[in-house]
Amino acid sequence: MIQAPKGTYDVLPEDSYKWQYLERILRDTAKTFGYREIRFPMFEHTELFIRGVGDTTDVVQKEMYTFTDKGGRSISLRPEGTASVVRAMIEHGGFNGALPVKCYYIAPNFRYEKPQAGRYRQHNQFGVECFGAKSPSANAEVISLADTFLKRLGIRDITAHINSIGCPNCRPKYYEALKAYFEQYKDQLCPTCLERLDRNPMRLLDCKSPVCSEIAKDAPRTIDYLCDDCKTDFDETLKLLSRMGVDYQIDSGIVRGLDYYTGPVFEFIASGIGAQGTVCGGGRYDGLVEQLGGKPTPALGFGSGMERLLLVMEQLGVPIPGAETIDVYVATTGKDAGDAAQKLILELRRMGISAERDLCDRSLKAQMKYADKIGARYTMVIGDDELAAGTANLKNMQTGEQIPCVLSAATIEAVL
RNA sequence: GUGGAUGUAGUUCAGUUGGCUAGAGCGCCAGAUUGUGGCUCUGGAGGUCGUGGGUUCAAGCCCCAUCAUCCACCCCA
Repeated sequence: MIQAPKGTYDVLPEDSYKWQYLERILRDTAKTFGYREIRFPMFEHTELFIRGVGDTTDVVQKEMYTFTDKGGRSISLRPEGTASVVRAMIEHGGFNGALPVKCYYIAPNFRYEKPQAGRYRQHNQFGVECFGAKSPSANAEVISLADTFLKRLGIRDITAHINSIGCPNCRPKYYEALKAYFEQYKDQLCPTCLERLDRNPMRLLDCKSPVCSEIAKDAPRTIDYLCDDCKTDFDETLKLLSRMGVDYQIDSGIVRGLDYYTGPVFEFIASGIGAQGTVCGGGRYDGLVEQLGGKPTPALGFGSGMERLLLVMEQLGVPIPGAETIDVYVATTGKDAGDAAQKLILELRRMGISAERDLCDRSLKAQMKYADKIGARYTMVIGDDELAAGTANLKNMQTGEQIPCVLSAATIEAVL
C-alpha cells in the first residue's frame, strides 16, 4: 500500500472545515491590521535560503529538500516564508513605494525533520511581515496581531515570551560575555552544547538537558548587554504592549534559530500539545533585506504553525464552527420521481441552496438514513402521490416536523 | 541524525505459557407486514495478522532483519 510520505498528512472532507475556519480567522485578522496577502512559489533557488536563513542553521544545513532540476539549477523546497517574501519584494521594487509595506501569507513549508507531535515535514504557516518601520510601535503592532488572532481563535492562557537579542552593535560584547561564562563549565556541558559554544552560543540558553539548563540560569542575559538604542526600543515596545492589553513575559531563553533575527524576538508558547509548544514565533530582522541585495530596510514579522494552532484548539476544546451540512435532501421512490427530483435540486442549487438526491438507487429508508448521516437540515420525499398532487412534505430533520410544500424551488426556499 | 514504544478488519482494540475455519465494539451494507432518518433487534460484507527471512510437527504469539507509525532528544512553527 502506498501511503502519504513520512511527516505529511491528509485533511479529509469531514475535517476540512476546521482549516477553512482557521484560515478565515487569520485572514480577517490580518486584514483588520491592514496586511494584504502575498503569494510566492513553493520552491526557490537554494542560494536564497543559504543567504537568507543562514548557512549555519540546522534548517539550511540538514533540513532542506534540495535537488537539481533538469536545467542544472539547485532548487530547494521552501523551508520558511520570510526569505521568499523579502526576495519577492526586492525583485518587484516593493520597497520603492509607500512604506511600511505590510503583508501576510498562508503557505506550506518543507523541512526534512523526524516527525513527532506538532512537527511535520510539510507544515502550514501563517506569516506576517512588516517592512520599512523601525519604531517600537511596529514591534507592538506585529505582536498584537498575533495576540489578536490567538484570542479570536479562542486560545487562552497563552502568553507572549519576549526577549531582545540585540543588534550587530551590541551582539559582539554579549557573545564575549556569554562564551566566557560557559567556558567555565566546559567539562559539564552536554556534547551538543559544547559544539554550540563555537557555532551559535546563544543556543546554549535554550538547552533542555538538566545540567545545561541549570548552568544557563545564571548566564549573562542579552537584555543586560543591549546598546542604548536597543534598550529604549525594547522598553518602549513593552510599554506599548501593556497599553494594548497584550500579556507578555520577558524570557531571556528566547533566542530563535534563524540567523536573520536582530533586536526584539518573541514566541507564543502553549503547554499541553507535546514538546513542540511554540505556536507562533518571530522578531525583528533589520539586516535581511540588505543581505539579500535590497536597500537597507528595517523589518519584522512572525510565523505561526497552523497544525499547532489546531492542536491547541483541540486540546482546549475550543469549538470550531462550520461543519458542512446540506440544506435539502430530496429522496425519491417510484419510477418518475427521479426526474422531478433532479429538476428540483438543480433549481435549488441555482439559488445557492445546497441540495442532494440519491445517486445509488437505494431504498427510501436508506436514502433517509443517508440524509441523516450527512446532516441534511431538511428532507423531502417525492413519489407517485406527490407527483400527482404537485405537493410534498418538507421534513425538518431536527424536529421531525413536516411542512406541506408545493413542488417548486421557490416555495422550498421560502420555507427554509 | 540519536533514543524509546507500537504495528491484528474502515476504525478502536482483544487474542492465555506457540495448538483447530483469527474475535469484539463502533462504522459500513441489507432486512424487521413491502412510502420516511435517529433507538432497538437480526443478518451480511470486510483481515496478505506491516513486510521478508528463521526456529518448530505447528507462529498473530518466539528470534533476526526491514519498513511504517507514535513519543522524546536535536531543531523549529
